[in-house]
Amino acid sequence: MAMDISAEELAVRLQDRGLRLTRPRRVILEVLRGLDTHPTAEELYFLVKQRLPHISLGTVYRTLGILEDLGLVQELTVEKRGTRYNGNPQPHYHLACRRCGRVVDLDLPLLNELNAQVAAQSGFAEVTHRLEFCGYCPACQRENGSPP
Amino acid sequence: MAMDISAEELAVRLQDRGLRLTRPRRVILEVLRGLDTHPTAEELYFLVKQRLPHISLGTVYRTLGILEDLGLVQELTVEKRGTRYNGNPQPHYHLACRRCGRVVDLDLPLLNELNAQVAAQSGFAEVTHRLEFCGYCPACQRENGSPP
DNA sequence: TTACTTGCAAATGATTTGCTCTAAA
DNA sequence: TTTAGAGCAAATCATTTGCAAGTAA
Repeated sequence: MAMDISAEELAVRLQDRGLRLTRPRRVILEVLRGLDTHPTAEELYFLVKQRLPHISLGTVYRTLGILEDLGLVQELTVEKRGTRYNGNPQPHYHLACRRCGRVVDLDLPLLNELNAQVAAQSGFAEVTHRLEFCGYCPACQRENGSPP
Repeated sequence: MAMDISAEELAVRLQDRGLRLTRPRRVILEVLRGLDTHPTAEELYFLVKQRLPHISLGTVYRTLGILEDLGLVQELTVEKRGTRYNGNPQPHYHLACRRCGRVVDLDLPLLNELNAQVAAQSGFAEVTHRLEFCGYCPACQRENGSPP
């Protein structure tokens, strides 16, 4: 199943860098992969805590940093509202609600040809991009006025 | 000249909201408009300080927040490296260096048709987007290894 | 056994806020 | 004058880091 593949992937990629597969690392990735939301480090911390009651927030931050380096999770910076983490490793774009901060994944073709275009016109190398949409989600369009 | 237009714009827009046109507000906008870089609040603070030695960092932050509300400057969040401010009020995309953090404006057609497409498929309203590129700038491609 | 990791707490860095005095209108 | 705004410093918030104890390999 998907979860096993993740754990295997994780073990291999950690070993490649001389890092160990520990319980917190495995559980953090599993929990994040099991979500279709995009939690902050703190939100994820509380979720993981249900399985590992002694986990610390520092470990969550450290682990997320490693998982990002390994390409297993993506960070996304939803304007001002802090960093959120995405367990979906396929590249895709996001749509965030300006009012409540909720983030959803979008199904949109990737604009990868732009990277080469930008590299050519700027002289920058290894160009990638991030495309983020924001608007007001259906719920917030109704509840306009009341707090998030 | 352009600077006068900005000051006029500023006065009008502030008055519309019952806000006053003060020396710090005028100077902060002038300095930012006069740059083709994208300074952090602190960098801008030091620049403004050359003209207004008693200015405080808090005032710079407060003023930038107001100018953003007024649509006179844009905030941009270059992943992790903090918020930068852009005095160029025309919508455009950015390219940042992963290593030194430098940001340049790009001359690329706007992808505004995507907003409607995303709104239609998601039910979100007033959809806008932000497209940011990153890569390694020419200088950092050479100096690879040494600190930024 | 031998590092790498963790949990904890303290440190950091960016941004915000409270308060008193100053200065637009 | 009157009241919004500035300057200053303390507070806040997210994230990082140092260190002693725990645990993969």
